[in-house]
Amino acid sequence: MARRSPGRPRSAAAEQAILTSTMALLAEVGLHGLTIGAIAARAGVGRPTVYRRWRSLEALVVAALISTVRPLRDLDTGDARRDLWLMLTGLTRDLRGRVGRGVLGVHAAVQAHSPLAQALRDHYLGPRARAFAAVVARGVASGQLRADLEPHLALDLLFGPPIYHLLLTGEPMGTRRLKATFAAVWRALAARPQPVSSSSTREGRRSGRLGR
Amino acid sequence: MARRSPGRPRSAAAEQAILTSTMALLAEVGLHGLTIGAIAARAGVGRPTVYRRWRSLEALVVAALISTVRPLRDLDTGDARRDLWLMLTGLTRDLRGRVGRGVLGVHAAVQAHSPLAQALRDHYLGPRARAFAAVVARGVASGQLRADLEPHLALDLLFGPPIYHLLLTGEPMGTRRLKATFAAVWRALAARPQPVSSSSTREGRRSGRLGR
Amino acid sequence: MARRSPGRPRSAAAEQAILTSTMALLAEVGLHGLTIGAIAARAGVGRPTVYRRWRSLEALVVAALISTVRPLRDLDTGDARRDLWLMLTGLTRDLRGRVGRGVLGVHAAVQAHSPLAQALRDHYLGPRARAFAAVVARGVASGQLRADLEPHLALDLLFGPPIYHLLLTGEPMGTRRLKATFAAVWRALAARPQPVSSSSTREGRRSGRLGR
Amino acid sequence: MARRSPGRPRSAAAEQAILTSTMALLAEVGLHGLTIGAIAARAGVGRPTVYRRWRSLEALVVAALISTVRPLRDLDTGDARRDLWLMLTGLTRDLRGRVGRGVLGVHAAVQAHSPLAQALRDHYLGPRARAFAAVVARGVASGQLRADLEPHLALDLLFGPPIYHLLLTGEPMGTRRLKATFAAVWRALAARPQPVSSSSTREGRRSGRLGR
DNA sequence: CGATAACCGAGACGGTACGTCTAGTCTTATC
DNA sequence: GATAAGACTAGACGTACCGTCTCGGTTATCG
Repeated sequence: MARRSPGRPRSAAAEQAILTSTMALLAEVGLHGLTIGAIAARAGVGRPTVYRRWRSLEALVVAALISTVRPLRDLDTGDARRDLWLMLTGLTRDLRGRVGRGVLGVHAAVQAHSPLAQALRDHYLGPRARAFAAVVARGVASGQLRADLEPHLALDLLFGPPIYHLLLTGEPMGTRRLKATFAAVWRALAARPQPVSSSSTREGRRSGRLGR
Repeated sequence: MARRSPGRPRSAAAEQAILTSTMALLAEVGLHGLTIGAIAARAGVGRPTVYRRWRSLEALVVAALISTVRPLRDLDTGDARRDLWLMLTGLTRDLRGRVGRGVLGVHAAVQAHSPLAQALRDHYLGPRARAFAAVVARGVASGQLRADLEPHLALDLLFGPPIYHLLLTGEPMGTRRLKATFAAVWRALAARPQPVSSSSTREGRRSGRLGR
Repeated sequence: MARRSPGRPRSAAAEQAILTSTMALLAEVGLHGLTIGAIAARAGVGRPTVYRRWRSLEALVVAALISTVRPLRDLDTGDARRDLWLMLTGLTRDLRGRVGRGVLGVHAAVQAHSPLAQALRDHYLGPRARAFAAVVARGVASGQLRADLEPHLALDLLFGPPIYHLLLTGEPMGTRRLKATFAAVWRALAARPQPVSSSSTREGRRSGRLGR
Repeated sequence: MARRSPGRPRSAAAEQAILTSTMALLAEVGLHGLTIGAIAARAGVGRPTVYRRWRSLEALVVAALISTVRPLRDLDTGDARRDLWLMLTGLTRDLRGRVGRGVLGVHAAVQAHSPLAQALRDHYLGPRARAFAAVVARGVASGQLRADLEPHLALDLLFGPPIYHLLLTGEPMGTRRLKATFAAVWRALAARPQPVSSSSTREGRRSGRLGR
């Protein structure tokens, strides 16, 4: 059975305060301006208390990001096209916040540090990828998506363009352009030769309803 | 008439040496490990000589990247599919080098600094985008690409997936997967099997209007 | 009750090492060549550890000088003339060393900084002045020195000439000239009516032999 | 005959402006805060123009001091005691000004640099010492001063105490104390055996008359 | 009168030291 | 044994000056 280790147990309150102040400061000053001293001070905690839990600033930021993951509900509307559109808008909504911007930087900065990148993939991206895979699997099963479509390819195609756009322009993709991009991606993912007329009608209707 | 500014002119040799040693160190130690002192030392230059030219490390790195831009020849094989494939493999080849990895980090780190991001877009990405736009215009004109295809949308679709993959996995996309991705993207970009004649007229008009 | 301040206490060893290396470097390179970086390096200490204790190089040098004060023993030979001569030779011996030269520079450099000058007076010069005052008091009591002689006047008269000489020539006063100066000063300090013959003989002999 | 060297001659105006701004800045910011850049800027002159004339800041300061020497008139009142008193008060008056304070620092800072110290002695102190020697010689000749009195010894005795006092306290000696010091020094310098009673009366009278 | 030479201002050059900041570790007394 | 506090070594930061150099241009003497 798991025995309690001796001595004073680590304060859960301190841990939470550190993570919270990390995210707050990440939003305020950006990844570049983050310092462990400032994080500890805002959390009302000594610096060594931070180091005791995370080896480096990067590790702390990764942990803080992971701690903010929301489940990314897979809504299962019964329509693969609609499901994918919802995931895409969910992604862009996340990227719009101040924290969201930082996430990209963390990805880029963390590249070399394999364990951290691994943790980020496992706990931050993994769940999203799994939810995404479920959507794709349902779409393939229902015949809406191409039979040979692999989930990771669909993921790259759907999320790649808006992320690339953000990276280059510094701004999240606007709604109009997002719709155009999605329409094009859908052509690459959808099972073949749907009747042209009905397809175009549905697109117009849907995108009109789904825009924010 | 344009007069020379008074005083000793800045040394072009020093400038070049700084840019060169910046790129060399970026490849060796990565963006995170870059130090203005180390750059200056390797360039055989005093630290103030660096600060005199660039306000910050970020600005210097952006300038160094810009100084390495190669024209990105547009080969014009006469086949739009082949042209696009060549651009895609060119991108991944660039990303494979040690410097290429750093570029992504620079993009992410620089996001907030608008002037730097602007410079990076204008001088590093801009030329590539222009070459890309030319390829797309030719493809549209020849009827191989969809008549309503806009160059920036094609750019996001083609380059977004491999970049996204690199960002997530830390590794450039493998050849096999790159081919699969390209095949899917092509489905989104290619003109349908319509009769060539009618479509080409419309397309020619469009691409003329959309080019920048 | 006096409570200890929290946190790690300052290292007494580091403090001592800094003071020691300050005096060593003062002797080696002079006041002008002193560098906080060099002091810290020789003390095996980080630069901030120096700044944490002293606000400036001047403050550090003053502290280092103070830390080297030796009690300046008042020997009390029973003869006021002999006591004063011993103090004078003690002063010149101190000034002869490499450090001694620096002291003058510190005095001059520190003039404007009242707190530092005050500290120097209180802890470096003060003790010497007190010992000096005791000698004068005994001499007055025994009738060897003028009844109305004030200690600070005696101090200026005795130490002023050799210091002035050092300041002007850069060299401590030679023994021969020191003796002549002392003989003259003694005339100004001694109680009058010594038997003219013996006193004048001794003085005459001395000053005659010692004059240059 | 001495030929004029070819090329554009050095600007006398620039030289004078540099010396003037040196003295002004010495008074404003002190020796420690002096920089060649600031001196050149205030003189409206390029930095190399300063270096062309003086090898170092110290050399410049010495030159600037020398350029301000006033002849130090020897008034020759016919009374040696009065002459000496006038020289003493002349010294203290000089030391009272802001520049005067700096002079001491220059002496101390310059110690090691023999050529500069030599120049300072030759051109700044030398003339004063010569005037002083003349006073002493007259006093000896008239029998007021001791027959065996050497000028340099008299100089040390007269100027040493107030200089020493300034060095220690940072303030010039006050009038009352200056009088007491002078009275004592006079005892050391004056020819001997005046009747005690009359001598003391004279001293009292004199010092009363001589006070400022 | 044109050539030559040393000066002039401005300002960049390679360096060095400054004083501050942050990293990551260590040492207290307290809980 | 974890805690808050705060010191520790190490080293990068961006700035200020140093003393030298390189510009374009000016002002003198000399041929």
